[in-house]
Amino acid sequence: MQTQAPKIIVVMGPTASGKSGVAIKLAQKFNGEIISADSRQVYKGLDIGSGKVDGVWSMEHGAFVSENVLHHLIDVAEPMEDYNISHFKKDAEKIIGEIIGRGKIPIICGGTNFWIDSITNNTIIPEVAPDELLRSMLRSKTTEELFEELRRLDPERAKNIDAKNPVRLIRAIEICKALGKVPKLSVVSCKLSVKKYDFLQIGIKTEREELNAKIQKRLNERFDEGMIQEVESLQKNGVTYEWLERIGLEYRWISRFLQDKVGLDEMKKLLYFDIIHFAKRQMTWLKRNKDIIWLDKYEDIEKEVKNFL
RNA sequence: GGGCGGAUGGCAGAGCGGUCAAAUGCUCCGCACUGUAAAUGCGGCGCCUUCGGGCUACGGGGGUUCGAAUCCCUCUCCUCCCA
Repeated sequence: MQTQAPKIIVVMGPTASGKSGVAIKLAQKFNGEIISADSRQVYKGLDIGSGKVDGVWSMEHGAFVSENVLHHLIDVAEPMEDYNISHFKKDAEKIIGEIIGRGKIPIICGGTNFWIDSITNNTIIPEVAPDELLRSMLRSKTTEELFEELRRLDPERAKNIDAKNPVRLIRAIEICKALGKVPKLSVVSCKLSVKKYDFLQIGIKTEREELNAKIQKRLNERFDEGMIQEVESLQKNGVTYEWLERIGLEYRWISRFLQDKVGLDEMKKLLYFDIIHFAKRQMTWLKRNKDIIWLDKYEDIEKEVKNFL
């Protein structure tokens, strides 16, 4: 008699597709807890702009509580702090274990698909922490020089890397300096090895036009809720414009506006375009994942989950 | 009514006799993704193509020229200025 692998529900989809709402309903219905997979919602103070659900952080549960549902991995880092996929993977796996231990269903929900995949594919992340000193040294080199250097260090990795992408090249070199070469992504074949978890991957299907309209609507609401003030106060409390610029989208564009680099209307327009492009990039990523079941109606999603459990 | 300046690809906007199917930016379409991933990067964007090219194009019409988005005439529309 084989014991069944614990079941995990994953809710994916582009920004503004309504993931959070679906995840909350599923959690309520099936006794679940949500693990947020959102690289911006991990930061305290990034609330309106990152689209956090309304709720409060509860000491008692050690998690964020919204509509009586526990949300993990929200507000777990200070702005400017380094919280990346490696932290996420470790934290999420620990929390998954805890949720299962409580006899509840883990529901992973978020827009950071790179992070989600690290759980569902059990990606091996090289144990090499960012080396800011090395990075800043490498940044002064041209992309060609970086590529040459990587080719010297690890010809294998150089074969498939995007030779024009400095961020990727620098990271690859960083790994080489620490480990000698970049380890292969995944070695173990899933079919033969015992699967640790059983995933149901749900994608929220949304037509492009409908999604764009939702994005616009949500953006207006966020401005009404005081998103500009949010960024202003973050900055006043010591969060640098440089960091906010890197965080992207609303934080990037509002920072530019606050620095008078762009007018209000222009900023709103360009931000809207950027969000749309972001949604498209998310879809490009999601399209490759053949395990995703794409549904648009909540009732269908609920049915699918019921079946799965 | 008179005068000035304009009219360029989906938009903005360069070009001002050949090297222009036309810079640049945006939109739009597509793609990648090994510790920044809301980040970062790449490709396409008049039509057809056997990938050599071919065709139609810079408001309409006419002209000058070997050659015109670029010069001239004229028509239409627009900005501004004078009445």
